[in-house]
Amino acid sequence: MSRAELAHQQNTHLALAALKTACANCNLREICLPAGLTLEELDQIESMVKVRRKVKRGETLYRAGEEFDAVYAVRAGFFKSRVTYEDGRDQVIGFSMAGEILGLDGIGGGKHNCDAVALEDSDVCSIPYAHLEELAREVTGLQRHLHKVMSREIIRESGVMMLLGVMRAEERIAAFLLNLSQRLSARGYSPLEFHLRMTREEIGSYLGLKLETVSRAFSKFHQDGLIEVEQKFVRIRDVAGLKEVYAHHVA
Amino acid sequence: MSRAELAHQQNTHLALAALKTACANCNLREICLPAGLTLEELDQIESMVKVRRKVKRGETLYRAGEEFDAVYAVRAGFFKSRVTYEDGRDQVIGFSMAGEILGLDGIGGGKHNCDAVALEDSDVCSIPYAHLEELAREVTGLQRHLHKVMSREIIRESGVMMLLGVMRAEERIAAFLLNLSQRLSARGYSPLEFHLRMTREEIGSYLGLKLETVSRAFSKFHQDGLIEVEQKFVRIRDVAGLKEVYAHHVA
DNA sequence: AATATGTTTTGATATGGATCAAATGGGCGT
DNA sequence: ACGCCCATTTGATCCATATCAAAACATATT
Repeated sequence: MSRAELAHQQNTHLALAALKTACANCNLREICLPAGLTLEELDQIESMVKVRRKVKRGETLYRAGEEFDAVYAVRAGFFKSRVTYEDGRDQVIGFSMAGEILGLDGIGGGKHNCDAVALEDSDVCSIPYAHLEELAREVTGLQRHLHKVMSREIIRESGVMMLLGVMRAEERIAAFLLNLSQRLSARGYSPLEFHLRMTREEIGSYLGLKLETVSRAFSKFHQDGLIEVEQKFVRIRDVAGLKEVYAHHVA
Repeated sequence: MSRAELAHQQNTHLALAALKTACANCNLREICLPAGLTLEELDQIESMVKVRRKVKRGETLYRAGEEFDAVYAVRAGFFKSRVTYEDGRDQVIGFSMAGEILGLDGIGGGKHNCDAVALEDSDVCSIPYAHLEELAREVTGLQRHLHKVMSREIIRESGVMMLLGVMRAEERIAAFLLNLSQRLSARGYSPLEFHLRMTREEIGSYLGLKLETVSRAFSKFHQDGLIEVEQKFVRIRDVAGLKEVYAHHVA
């Protein structure tokens, strides 16, 4: 390597170190951004991600009713999204992990529609919507990606409607575990062993069940040799068996 | 009016007659399209709406798995969206009426994710997605509108998750009737008297209930003087009372 | 380390809505 | 107009999950 090349590499290295928040260097890029962007486009996108923000466990990233001006990419950590009713009843409507986008529901009405609560100390990139809108007009790949992300959220929710509308308790919980497993796997974590970030009650709220029902299902799955559970730790011992819990249903 | 003006008006009139499908002349414009478009922009949008299509009652506009290439604006009629599971169980995940957009869930994966079935003879405008994407880049108002429509669909679905996850049977049905009422009202129809386009079974499927439960709730509401029902015809007699069915819940 | 607080498990019992069943009523095709 | 099929209503019974309760356990606080 020539001295010039070496110097260049060192500069680049320094620049990258300074920019460690930047998209080009982010290991979540493949999940969070469209593939096939040019370096120049990546540059533009980086310039859009103005702020990184830390949210401590238990704190909210945003609350229902607050003015919407940005969507958020989860860089690290774990969130639940929670809707509260007029009468005080609430429901968890989703869990978000690294690489996923939060806050899309705010676009429609200009204000957030749910609370996003960190279930562990978390780290997000804040993406001002006005900027995102503008850039989506210039970078076709980004426009399409944004549409995809929104569309996938619509599909995700219709999947949850299915859970809630037609599945019985154990089916819902098996589906929930397999879904977590699959998402962790896509992020390079073990699909078979993981820590739940949420309580039984939060799982229950998401699945339209009471916490006792969740607990009993876990115990049942354990008895049947499908999983091991110890508090928040889960090991899946029999993926196929877990799938059968809901696929083998006799309609 | 001068002869020239008259001639011009007649030409315009002819053009409009020929173009009676066009957006500028569509009485659903306010629901379907963003407000404040210039005439020129409206022109561009009209050019995008290539095909109108009639769908007879019972027929599908699209089916899950089919290639996605367009979204649809319902011009007249009524649709249900239905997802079918591997094991044959299915669920209605939404009902769509005039002015509403169908098929947004297809953007994410390039293929449709549910079946759209006409519940009465219907009429839709087909909007090729490639064209929509392109035009959204040029017409800012359209881009924002598209985002809004998608975002509102996300919010709508999280409302249904709430129905399914936390409400009891009668609450779901009261909420369902009030939602229909409100949407019909926004379209200039009576909010207090309407014909249901779907069966009790389809309502039940949407609400995660059995048809018998829907029927019983209707009878109960009738007894309590909240509604009148006769087959598909519904008259709401006590809006406040219907709201209380779910708002008055003691948490 | 001790105490307080929140989470999870497990058991006993209650209940809302599902299921099964049967009768009635409408709408559609011939 | 007739007959058949499908949708709806209503009743009786059952069962999955909620509710109530209490103990075990984990985590945070002093």
